[in-house]
Amino acid sequence: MLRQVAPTYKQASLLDCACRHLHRKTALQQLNKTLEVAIESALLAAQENGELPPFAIPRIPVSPPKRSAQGDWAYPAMGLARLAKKSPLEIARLIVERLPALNFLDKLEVAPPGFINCTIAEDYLRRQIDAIAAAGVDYFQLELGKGKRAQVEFVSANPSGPITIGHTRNAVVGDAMARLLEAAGYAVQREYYYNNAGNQMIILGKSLQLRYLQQLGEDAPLPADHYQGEYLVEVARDLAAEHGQSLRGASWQVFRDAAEQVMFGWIKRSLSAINIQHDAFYNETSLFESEEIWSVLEDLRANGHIYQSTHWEGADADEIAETSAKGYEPATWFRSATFGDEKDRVMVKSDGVPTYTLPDIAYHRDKLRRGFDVAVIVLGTDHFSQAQVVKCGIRALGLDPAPIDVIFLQMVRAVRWDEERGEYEAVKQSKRSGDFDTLDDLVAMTSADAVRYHMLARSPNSQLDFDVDQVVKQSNDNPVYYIQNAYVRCAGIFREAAERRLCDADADLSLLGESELRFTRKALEIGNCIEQAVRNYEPQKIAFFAQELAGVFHPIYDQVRVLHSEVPVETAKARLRFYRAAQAIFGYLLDLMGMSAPERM
RNA sequence: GCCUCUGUAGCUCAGCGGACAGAGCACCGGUCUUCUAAACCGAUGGUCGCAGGUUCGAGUCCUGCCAGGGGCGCCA
Repeated sequence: MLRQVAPTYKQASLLDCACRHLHRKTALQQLNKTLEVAIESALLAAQENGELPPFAIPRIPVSPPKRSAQGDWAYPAMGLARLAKKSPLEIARLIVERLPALNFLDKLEVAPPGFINCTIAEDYLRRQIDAIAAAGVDYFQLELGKGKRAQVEFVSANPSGPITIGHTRNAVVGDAMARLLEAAGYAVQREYYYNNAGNQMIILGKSLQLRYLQQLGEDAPLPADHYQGEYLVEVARDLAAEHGQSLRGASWQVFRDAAEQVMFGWIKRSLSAINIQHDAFYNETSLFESEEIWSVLEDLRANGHIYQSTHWEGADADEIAETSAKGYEPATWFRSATFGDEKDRVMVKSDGVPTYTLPDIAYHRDKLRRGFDVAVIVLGTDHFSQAQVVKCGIRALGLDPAPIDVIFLQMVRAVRWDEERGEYEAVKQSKRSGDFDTLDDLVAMTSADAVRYHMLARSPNSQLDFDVDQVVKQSNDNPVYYIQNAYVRCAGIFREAAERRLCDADADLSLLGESELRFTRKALEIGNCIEQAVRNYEPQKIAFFAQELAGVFHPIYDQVRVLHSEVPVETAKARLRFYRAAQAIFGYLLDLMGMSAPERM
């Protein structure tokens, strides 16, 4: 009976697993997981012995207690009381008795109402300082996504103008997500998808054409629905300078293609200024050229999800009246409501031109066919409905959309303090009205590092007011510099140490104090932080973590001196080894956020 | 109307169902003859929007309200 619930081979495999973790030397260990596995096997052993009744053991994570005096992790045995029909304290004691030996643990304490408080062995921490100092960033490599392929599709702005502040947040979050996936062991592709087949690009081409004609002195007024931005005047001026009058009779397609080319040059340059590069650019037009969109439509039709009508099948009398008032001929509809959408959607308009949804579905089918284990898409919440429709389309094609996950970003605005009105005022960012802040503007006013940090350090589903003036004005109290300064301070120590010919070659780490070990404890949480960021799509976690770790570092730097007349040489060597590890850690964190790690500030 | 996000210190925000709810800024008081003070130390500051519910235990999960933002095209 007992064996059915707790077969011994399971216990053995759990212990094997724990041992494998213990024997890894240079890769980042997630000690909490090893501990959880060990606790589970202790419970199984207690069940085996009849000290506990058989029951399926729930996964209860260990977590760091709020008070550090209570140890590094706490396991609340209260959660087992009902299942085990014993008091939490009693269960906790049983676990501690049966727990396999773990080399990273120092002491275990049972505390009411039923916590097991676990403390890391100081020796273990010292060994990690050595390992980090020796291995550098390799120490932190996780194997969560080993052998798996991930794609992050982000920015994906249509090439109709410069990168705006909204795209910037998308870019920063997407790139950080890609870096975190890489840190977790995935092979990552960064992709940029853009719609260049639709109406917006036609209008862009025509807008540029008119601006060009204006350059030639013609009276060519820009209709209200055209792109009003000054930037097209610049492009037109360049065209006129390069081609003179020769494009006077050229078609709007020529101008559209020219505009696309110029805009992409700008976009890539702007992104690369904040350390972002895509591996692949995928455009909507290619789906027309390959006839993929028609193949998708036929497959949907074959599955019985397509029909011709002037209105959708579930429309009520009001909706029918509304559509008939527009006088449409029949269009081609996708029965998306069958798959949970609130209404059916048009795939091919009555004029025979596909909506953007059809290529969008074709694009995602192609993405799935490319076989990624994870395909993350970063989108603004204004695409929420659209993403649902695409998922309906994927299911209607008989495919599983599971690998696709979307990070939805809430709105970001650039704001400035309005002195006269005494309140914040949004800087407008509509491309067609021509009044907006661009990524280039943001970088020029602050810095690439400041833009990256501030865009990252907020939950994707929170709105973000990017206070332009404050990021500049308060730069001295900025988390950006606070974190970078931790790295800079380490670099300063090594510059000076080299000068004085001090080296940490035969450092004795037993000379390190409590605060250096406290820093190391905190630093070892990086693995959990990355895992959580990857699993839950919360790239902002790494930004908060970096700031917290810098907050542990700076007081230590203040107290724990290396190159001071009163510090004995042996102690100085040990501390130097510690700062070597600390520098590697901050270098790694800054790189995860795509920020620079300056040697001086 | 439907969908969605947000509400925690004066401000900006952290907070994995666990023990006395945290940080930065602002304000107040200290610290540079020692690796750059973009730093450090100390003090003040809370009906976790409201009301129920689940639980041994809720800022955290569920329901309903209240307040604010965003989205709901044969546009892309």
